Amino acid sequence: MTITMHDVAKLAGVSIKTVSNVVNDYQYIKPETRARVLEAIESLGYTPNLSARGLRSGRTGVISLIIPDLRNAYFAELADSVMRAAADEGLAVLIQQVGGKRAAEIEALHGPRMTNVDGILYSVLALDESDVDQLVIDTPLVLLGERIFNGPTDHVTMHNIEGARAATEHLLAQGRRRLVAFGAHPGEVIGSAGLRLVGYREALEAAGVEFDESLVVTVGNWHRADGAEGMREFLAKGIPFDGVVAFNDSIALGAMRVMQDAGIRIPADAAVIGFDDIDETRYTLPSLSTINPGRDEIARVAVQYLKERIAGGAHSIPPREYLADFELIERESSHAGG
Amino acid sequence: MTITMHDVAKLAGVSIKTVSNVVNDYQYIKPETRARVLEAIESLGYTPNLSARGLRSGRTGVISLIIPDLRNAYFAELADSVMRAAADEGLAVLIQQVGGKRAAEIEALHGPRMTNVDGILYSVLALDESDVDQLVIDTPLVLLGERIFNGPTDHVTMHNIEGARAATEHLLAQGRRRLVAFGAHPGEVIGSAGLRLVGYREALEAAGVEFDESLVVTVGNWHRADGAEGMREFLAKGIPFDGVVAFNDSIALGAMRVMQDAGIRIPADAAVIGFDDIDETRYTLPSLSTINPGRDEIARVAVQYLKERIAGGAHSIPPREYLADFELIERESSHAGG
DNA sequence: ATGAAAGCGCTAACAC
DNA sequence: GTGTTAGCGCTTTCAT
Repeated sequence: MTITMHDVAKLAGVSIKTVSNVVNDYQYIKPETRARVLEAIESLGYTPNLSARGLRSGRTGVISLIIPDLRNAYFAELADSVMRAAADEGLAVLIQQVGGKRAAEIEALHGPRMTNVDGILYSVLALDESDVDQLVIDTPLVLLGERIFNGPTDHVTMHNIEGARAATEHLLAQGRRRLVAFGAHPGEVIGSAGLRLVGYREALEAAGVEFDESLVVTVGNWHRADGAEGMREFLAKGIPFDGVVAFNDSIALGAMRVMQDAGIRIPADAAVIGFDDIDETRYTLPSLSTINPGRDEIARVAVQYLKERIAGGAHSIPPREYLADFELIERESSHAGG
Repeated sequence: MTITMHDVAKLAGVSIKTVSNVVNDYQYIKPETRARVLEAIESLGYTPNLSARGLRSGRTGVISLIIPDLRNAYFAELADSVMRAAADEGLAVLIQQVGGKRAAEIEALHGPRMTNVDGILYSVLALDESDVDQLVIDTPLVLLGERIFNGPTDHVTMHNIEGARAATEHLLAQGRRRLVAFGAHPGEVIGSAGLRLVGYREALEAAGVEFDESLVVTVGNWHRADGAEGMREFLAKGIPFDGVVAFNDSIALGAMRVMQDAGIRIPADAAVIGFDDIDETRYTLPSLSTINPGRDEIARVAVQYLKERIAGGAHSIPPREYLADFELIERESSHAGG
């Protein structure tokens, strides 16, 4: 029924080992032997059985990408970047959605699926530093995002504080003084929300602008709908403001829509800047200024780190931290004098 | 090093087969035996090796989803729907991006990765009916989308013609008569673009409105940027129009942005309706009317079909066609009298 | 530069 | 109800 190395070996008149050598690009094979084997492979339409290879070698050529949710544009674009980087390294990607639920996030790390992948790229939302121990597993793991620093694994993310600071300074430079910090998570210290709030405060302080607690708006989830709702509630309070530093693009877009409905002109009455540089920010009305977090770089480095761990053993070298460069992208929503 | 069934069997004082029975929920096991085995599994932290299971049983519990590109919101949301449906059936999903390139689309079906998945959900763009033969493979395959009808496999998609017709009729009912068909692919007969153009023409005909070739705008790719460019070129021609039937939401949004820049009020000067009901259409300015293609239903049925094929053999029963219900969603961009 | 043999961890077939 | 045995297709080790 299925064609195995045996069949190829028989047809080519060599041993199964030689076929294996050819398939795995082993160096020292007589060119004519190799040619004969390749011909046999071709004519039989042989493809190696990856389960068998996985069982024998312990490598499947598959890595897992664990994320909250593909409907979130940030993660969809991250997944795209990761899959491209992985494809360049000959790795396939198995995506697991865990929906931002802590139990699911942790469970995904310990299920049987782990025996089927060579390594894990882990970008989740609900974890915190008390869960560090959960990250110590036999499968190589690279952590993405802001939940844990100095953990037991490699960690690749962006310069959050500096990015938020740059975004805030960008609005301050236009003379704006009442800037909403939009998307805060109360009590959070080292998640994206926590770090970005730090950057926001640093920028205010450096500019001599007093921090005003009433301008910090909590937005629990970071989908568009949550941004819309958060802004609706904030506007209802009637607190004056002239700019919004949103902690991601999706909530910025949701908020912009609500602001516009309320007759607020962007950027004339209030400038807006987001975070993530998702595709659609170029085409909204107005287009959205944002911080490009260096997603491609993050994906490339993370896959690279993971590959090294897979080759060398999960705990062969001490954990590394990598912070990708960010870039401020100025568009219409924060156009000076707009 | 790794813990196997043997270890569990030894600890529980049973044979390896009994462990296997417990792991696979075999019915006839003495409750106390099962309990003893489960305890041993727990205390050793045993997880089954999926590569071994895959090799032995021929099933991996993984299905492949082959799509053009996750950056396209439609496919990201489709992937999300598919992963949820698959998770409900205990299946993991390996996503392969093929970028809308025909060679890559075909190759993905014949590579070694196929030996590692139980089945394939296949939603691609460049294939056409001349490629039908490529779909005849041993791995169960369910086709999504509009490229091939009555092919050799199960096929799940939406009512394209009827959906486009409903969208067009919606604008005609407001008295609009100069409707742009936006996103056409010249020469295409049975792709999404071809079918939606048929629906558009049917609606015109039924309303007694003459078809005007100059209102059919070609947009090759269906990303936001392509919609923006297509509309820019169309506006340059100065052809009058009072409505746009866009063949997907992304190009509708790109086009809307360009129209607004040109001073066209939506919907007052021109109404716009899209296709796909991607999340962001609720939050744009104006919000975008659209056709909901029934993505969740498509995903659910497709996974169901695939499961049946996996259980029963790829070619056990004749190929099936399933067309999901669509729904017209009226939002601001086509608000009557707007 | 190539071959022979062992066995990765599991499930299927059959025995008891 | 549970145990025994064989072997899925491959890579690894060792030999030549």
